[in-house]
Amino acid sequence: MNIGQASAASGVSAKMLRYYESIGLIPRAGRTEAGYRVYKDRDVNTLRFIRRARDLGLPIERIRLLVGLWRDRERSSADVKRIAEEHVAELEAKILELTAMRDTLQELADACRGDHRPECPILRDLEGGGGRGPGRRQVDPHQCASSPAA
Amino acid sequence: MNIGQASAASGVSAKMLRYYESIGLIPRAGRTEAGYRVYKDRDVNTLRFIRRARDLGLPIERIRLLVGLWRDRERSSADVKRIAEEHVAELEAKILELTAMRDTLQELADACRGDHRPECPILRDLEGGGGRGPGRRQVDPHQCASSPAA
DNA sequence: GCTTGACCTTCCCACCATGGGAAATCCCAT
DNA sequence: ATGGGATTTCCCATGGTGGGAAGGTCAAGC
Repeated sequence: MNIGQASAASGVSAKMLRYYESIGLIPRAGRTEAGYRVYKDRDVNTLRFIRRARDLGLPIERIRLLVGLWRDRERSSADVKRIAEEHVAELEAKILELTAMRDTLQELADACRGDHRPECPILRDLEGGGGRGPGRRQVDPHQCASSPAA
Repeated sequence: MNIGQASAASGVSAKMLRYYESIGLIPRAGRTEAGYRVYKDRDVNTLRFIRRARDLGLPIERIRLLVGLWRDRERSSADVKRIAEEHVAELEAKILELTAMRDTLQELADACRGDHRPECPILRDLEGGGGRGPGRRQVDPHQCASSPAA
């Protein structure tokens, strides 16, 4: 199997196959006389494993550990579980961060009329911000056009 | 005000100040005879605006648009709102993506005993995966150590 | 005035994972 | 033999940030 076939069979792009090899995530593939990489079914299994792990958002370094454990018949599932849970915690943190951003921005957008006039709570908040959530900052509602000080 | 003071006053690192200038997000700062950048209060206002926008996860290019609108007294709030909503949609998409990853991985971790033995549903899933959610793949529970084909 | 330390300048490198593209070579089918 | 597709290596870009080197500048203390 050459790189194109291994790519199609594993769902990992040829570009990434070369990259993974270059960083040592996968061993150096065998070569034909002409220098073409040669893959075996076994390699494709590994690549599929890697691709699924990437689909779960796992960073390369963690995948490196998982592949090592996968190959290790003496592993303890506790090690695998720990890696998974670390990643769950990071995903969770990221989710909370993004959710907070989304909520704040959604509230601001909801408060914005979205018409032809310039008055805009979103800009007012970015300009003056400090607090959080609705009422993140008290602003005189009659204050006009929220533009930078000239 | 030199770059260090502007940085402290705005919450934007000196490094980023230079970067924002280099990409034209902020205009080229004035210079002293020795070449030191000089900032005014007005510049700090802009920088604070930018930092708050970054805190909401807005990418530079969108911030560029927002700063333009902020300065434009003829703007319509609809333009601002549209930009905000686009970003909310992107945040939402990312949140859903990460949440799906987290849920899948959490389920797998929950199913893993996490003991000294090698048997591990997480590795089994990565190895064999295909479906989604619990029972993403039917695997004989008596199957043993889920290791790569040798 | 001179030293010292804190600050500033520009420039390059690194991250992380991925894609794009160029130039050269190779394989296979016609 | 020729042409088109696949492959090779190498460099560049992304986005936003930090690190650090090499050198110039400023201000305070002596």
